[in-house]
Amino acid sequence: MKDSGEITIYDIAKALNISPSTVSRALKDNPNIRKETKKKIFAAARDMGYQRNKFASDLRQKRTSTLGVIVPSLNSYFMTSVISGIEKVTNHYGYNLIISQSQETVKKEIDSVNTLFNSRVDGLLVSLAYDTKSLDHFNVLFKKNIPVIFFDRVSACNNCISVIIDNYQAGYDMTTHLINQGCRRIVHLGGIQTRNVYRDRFNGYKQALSDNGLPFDESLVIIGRLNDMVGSEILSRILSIDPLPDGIFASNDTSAVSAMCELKKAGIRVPEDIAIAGFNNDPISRYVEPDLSTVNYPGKEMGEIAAQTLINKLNNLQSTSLNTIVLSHSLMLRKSTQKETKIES
Amino acid sequence: MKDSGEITIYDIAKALNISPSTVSRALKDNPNIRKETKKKIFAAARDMGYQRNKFASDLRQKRTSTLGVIVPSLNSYFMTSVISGIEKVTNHYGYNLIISQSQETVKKEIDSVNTLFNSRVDGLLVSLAYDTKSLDHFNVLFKKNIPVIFFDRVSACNNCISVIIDNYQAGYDMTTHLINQGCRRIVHLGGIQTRNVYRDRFNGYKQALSDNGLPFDESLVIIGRLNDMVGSEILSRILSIDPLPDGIFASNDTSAVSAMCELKKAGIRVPEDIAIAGFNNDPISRYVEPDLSTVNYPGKEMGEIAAQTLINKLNNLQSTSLNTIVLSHSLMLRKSTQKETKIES
DNA sequence: GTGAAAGCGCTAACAA
DNA sequence: TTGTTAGCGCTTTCAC
Repeated sequence: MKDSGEITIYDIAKALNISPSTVSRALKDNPNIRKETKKKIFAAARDMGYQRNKFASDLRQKRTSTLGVIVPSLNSYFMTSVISGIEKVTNHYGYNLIISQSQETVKKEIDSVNTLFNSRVDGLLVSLAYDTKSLDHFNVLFKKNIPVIFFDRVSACNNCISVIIDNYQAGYDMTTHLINQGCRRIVHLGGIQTRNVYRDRFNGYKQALSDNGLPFDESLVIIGRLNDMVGSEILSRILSIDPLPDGIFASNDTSAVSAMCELKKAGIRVPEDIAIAGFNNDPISRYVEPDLSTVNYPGKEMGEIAAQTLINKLNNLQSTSLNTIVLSHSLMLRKSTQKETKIES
Repeated sequence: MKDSGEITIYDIAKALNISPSTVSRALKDNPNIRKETKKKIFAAARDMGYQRNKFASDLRQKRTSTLGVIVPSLNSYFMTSVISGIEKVTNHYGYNLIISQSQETVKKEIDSVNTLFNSRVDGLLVSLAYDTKSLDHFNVLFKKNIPVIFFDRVSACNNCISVIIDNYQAGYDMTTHLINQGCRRIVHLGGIQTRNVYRDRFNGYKQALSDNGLPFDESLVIIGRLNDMVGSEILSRILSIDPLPDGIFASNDTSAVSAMCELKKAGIRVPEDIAIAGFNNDPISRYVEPDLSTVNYPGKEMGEIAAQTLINKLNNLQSTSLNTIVLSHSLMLRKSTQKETKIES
């Protein structure tokens, strides 16, 4: 449905009285075309308003220079940082990006995989939906050797690479910090236990308790869809705990903030009565009062590394034995956990 | 670089002893193919694992079924809502989406336009970068009759459609609310005046002052890149105003929240000393204390309508005289502006 | 209702 | 260093 007045390499060839293949080669900067010839061709291409036809080229080369990205939701600072990182690298290598959201459901994730597969992406970058358990829907890609890189929300997989942080250690570190601040009854606000990030953070929490001689108390554990949890729901769960807890380690910042809001409304002091720690270092953590202690991890770098790894794999530059890349995290300690007068260094 | 073991319509044709054209027609549900034939073909396609080759088809039809989206940044609740709306509609019509971020600079916006143009998108949905003034970089699309729809951040343009809210009215409404709450010296925290959204909100502010017999005072106006403005910067600007203002109308929530944080740290009470209103109804507005009055507007619907309009245009279903679609907004009145005992209805 | 054949624009053997 | 040629897989006109 477009103007058919497109300029092709044939037009250029005709105008310069050379062959289309020479034009094609020159435009790809093929080394064995004479410099003068190239110059002429580039000039003509510019003057005639030539635009490469990606589809003809894709068709011929059986590749699309397009990568797919599936994320649970774009709506978090972390995810948009990751996307920026991915974009930065893929732009640099001339790949296009098709981004799609699974809206945290495996159902939409399956749709996205199929859509992207049908779009013939060369490779895929994926952070799994909340309730994804099996990776069967990726088989269609595996069968055709289309590489898949998982990041952040990953799942055990032989023939794919994962980019993550050490969620276990991060959970351990933050829980230890709460304990050091004097917390003895720490609530854990966690996500579904089939999802690596939530399971690992929870395990880190348990280990920290144990290493510090504190009992693990099932009644202090609240598991649910963290982003949908209404604060009031969390509040009533917490208030029903007797005696009241003195700390909360939440697996993300939105639930931590939501809990903080409600607790304050209920007249509970943060951190004096209950200290609160989150996870992600979302900007919101800096704006609530008291500002929220949280775990920082490098979204943009994660995106860059995931994308670079995928591109390496497409070019067969990636060692086949690579399975997991772990990035480092750090604690952002702020007022919401500062029970002692002076803050830890 | 992929398995060449792809099944084509030729394979199906051979298997069923019919012609490729019949297969092609059947798969597109062409009405003048006999039902039995179709059934056979569909069955074979399924059994043989046929997958349509989008590129061959695109090449042939000179269209791509891909739409481009350019946004300043994905990192806001509003933008991700818009994207969700766009995705919903485009998925439904079988279009792919390439999303790109201009990172709020016209330089990257130009890059994005060119990249998407070279990817031969069928059409484009755009929200302009902070400092975009001219639309010249879109000419390459206009020339080829590739339709462009602008949303939210728009610019006057004859041959394209804009989807917006009435920012002038919204600015007017919110300022009037502040005045009704007793504010007399209202600071305006605004963005660049060449960008419609900021200019219109500012003009609404001025008109509301004037309609309520309040003087317009240039020294109460702070203009800058709202998302980058550090709170401390805003604070020192505000503290330097003498006498101190008693209200702030900010053109977005992040700057409002940032200002609120700093003011509180400086010992200024919100809303008693200074009332604060934002714009966007970002989730953060509900979590700060006091919660922030703001202007709500429908991101998801804006995305849906923009996408639908674009698709209609691609199918020549859109009246050519349509130029602007205006959606409605509403005030979310919360504690940050509640100076009186009882809140307005 | 179905088939034959041409060609979308590009690339890559192979040849020269 | 450049040209010739044969497709990539699909759609569509025209013919039957």
